[in-house]
Amino acid sequence: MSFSEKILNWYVQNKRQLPWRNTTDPYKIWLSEIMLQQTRVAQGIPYYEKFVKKYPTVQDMAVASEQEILKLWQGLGYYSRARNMHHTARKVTEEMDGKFPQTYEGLIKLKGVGDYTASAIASISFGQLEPVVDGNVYRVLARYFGVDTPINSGPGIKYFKNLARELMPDENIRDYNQGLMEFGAIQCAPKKPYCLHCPLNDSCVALQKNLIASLPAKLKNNSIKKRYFNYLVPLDPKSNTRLHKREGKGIWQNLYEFPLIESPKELNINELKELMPKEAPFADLTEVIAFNADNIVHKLSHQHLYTRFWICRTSSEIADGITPAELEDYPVPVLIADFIKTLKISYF
DNA sequence: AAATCGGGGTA
DNA sequence: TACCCAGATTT
Repeated sequence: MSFSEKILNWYVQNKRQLPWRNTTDPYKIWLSEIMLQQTRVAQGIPYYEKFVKKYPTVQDMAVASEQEILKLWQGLGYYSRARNMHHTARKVTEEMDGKFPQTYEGLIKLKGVGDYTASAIASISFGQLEPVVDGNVYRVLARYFGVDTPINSGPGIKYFKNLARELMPDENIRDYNQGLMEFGAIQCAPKKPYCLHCPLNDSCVALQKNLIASLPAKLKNNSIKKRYFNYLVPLDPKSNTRLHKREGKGIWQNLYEFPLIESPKELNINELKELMPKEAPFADLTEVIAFNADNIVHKLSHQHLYTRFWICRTSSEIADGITPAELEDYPVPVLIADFIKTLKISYF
């Protein structure tokens, strides 16, 4: 039995029932693929359900505001995905008659759609013979064929894509591609794969050479930067406050947060007061107190955010302030959402 | 080619 | 703690 036949047989026996498995609607396949980029299926499912319900078609997504999209995306991370997705929804609706391109070449031109996603939509939605190579596929192929070329190197990316193309069957590409990824996720798992009853265990190079734990090979970059965030949380007599939109480059673009002072090191209250703006809403402070005694460490992939929230009470009303209820309307990072939750329990 | 972009699950 | 997740984009 060929490699692809074994994968297809395994898939028939082991496939999960997932919400995007019973459609070939390119909008829904596209939506699911964008959401699942660097994201576990289990984490993506509730978001997929929310989005399909609120935006049943690409036109529905196109007419929504970016802020609305980001709010629904809140907590899923990698927010550029949401911004690019929204941009593409408008592009498809306004310039492509609401129809997604039906080929890899057309799909990959869309913002937020790279090699993997273009291949996935082309094959799963349109049945085009294109191989998908995601993290799961890298792992399965590296182990089964005993390839130690780093999967995140230029040569590795090219090698595994070519290998995947040679292996794919000339029919059932929809099930084969999804089956190969599913096989990697469930059977050939990163840690403790189930080699004992694996349909490929009679011919897996990594298993024979005891290389399961060391494959796939990956070049790693270990630079984690520390940053110190001081959030100033203005609170007027009505418990109104203020949020700012994060602009420019960097994390959390177009999400909202409290006024922020970033410093090269941790600040005590006196150092903080020196740096605080004197204009509204901080013109007439009655009290500044640290909400959290110890830093909250919010960990992202490449940076750790040492964060303190400072409650800044003012005697006069904040102009254009945000009420506690209105705080819920803004897309915010999880760090801010968690703080707001605690603030509401202890202050409002 | 290397860095950046989130948040959560798993051992 | 370290690694990984149905990767893409920017530098």
